[in-house]
Amino acid sequence: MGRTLTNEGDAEVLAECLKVLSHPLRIRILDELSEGERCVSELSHKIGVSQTNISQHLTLLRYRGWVKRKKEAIFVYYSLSDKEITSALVKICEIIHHFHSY
Amino acid sequence: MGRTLTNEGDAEVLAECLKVLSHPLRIRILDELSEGERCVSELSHKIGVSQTNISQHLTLLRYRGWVKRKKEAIFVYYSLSDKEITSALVKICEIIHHFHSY
DNA sequence: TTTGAATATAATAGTATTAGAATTTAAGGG
DNA sequence: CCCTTAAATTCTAATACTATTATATTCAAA
Repeated sequence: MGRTLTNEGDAEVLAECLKVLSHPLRIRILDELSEGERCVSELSHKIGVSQTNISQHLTLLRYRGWVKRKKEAIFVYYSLSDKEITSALVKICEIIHHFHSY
Repeated sequence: MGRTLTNEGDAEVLAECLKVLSHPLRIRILDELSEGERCVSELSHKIGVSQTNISQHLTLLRYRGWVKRKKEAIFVYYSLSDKEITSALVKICEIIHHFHSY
C-alpha cells in the first residue's frame, strides 16, 4: 500500500472538507435532511437550536456543496445536494466507529 | 434508508473524531506514518514544520487513539495504532473526493 | 399597504485552535 | 558530571469558530 495522498495540497483540501463535517450541528442537519427536505424552522425545532444558528450552518453547508436550497412561498427548503451523501455519512460513521468504539 | 445516527450523542462524538482528522498537518502525519514508523525529527523534516508543532499534533493524535508511541534510546517512534487506519483514510478520501472534485 | 411569520445578514463577544518561542525533561557520549 | 541531541511542555499571541443579539429582508395574508 503506497501513500494515501499524492501531494501536499490534497491534505489541505481534505482537511477543509472534513472540517465542515466536524460539527455536531452540521452532522445533525445532514442527518435530518437524509430523511427528506426540511425548511429552516423545521430543522430549528427538530434539532432544538435557534433559527439564526441553523441558518448560519446551512449557509456554510450550502456554500461547501453539501445541501441545496429551494424557496417556496415564505419557506426555504433545504435538501441534500446529492442522494449519496447519506450513504457517505454512514460509511464515514462506520469507519470512525471501527477505531473508536463509542 | 433510515436515519444515519440513532441519537444525538453520536453526532457529538463523530464530530469530535472528525475534528482530529480536519487538520492538514495531522492528515500528513498519518499519511507519512502509513509508510511505516517514524521518529519525531523525521516527521518534522519530511513535513517541514517545527519539532514543537509536530509534537503537539502527535500528542493529540495519540490522545485520540490514532497513533502509538515507542521510545527507543533517545528517539521516540510513532506509528499508526491500527494497520487499517491507512485504508480508512483512503476510503474517507475517496468519499470526500466523490462530492468535491478537487 | 400594514402586519406578522420565515429567513438571512451583521455585529459582537466568548471560546477554542494553532504556531512559535522559550523552557524543560530525557538519554547517551565523552 | 558536562554536553549534546531528541522530544515534550508551557506560555503567549494571533487567528478562527461559534452562538447570541439585533436588525433587515421577503412574502403572504388581511
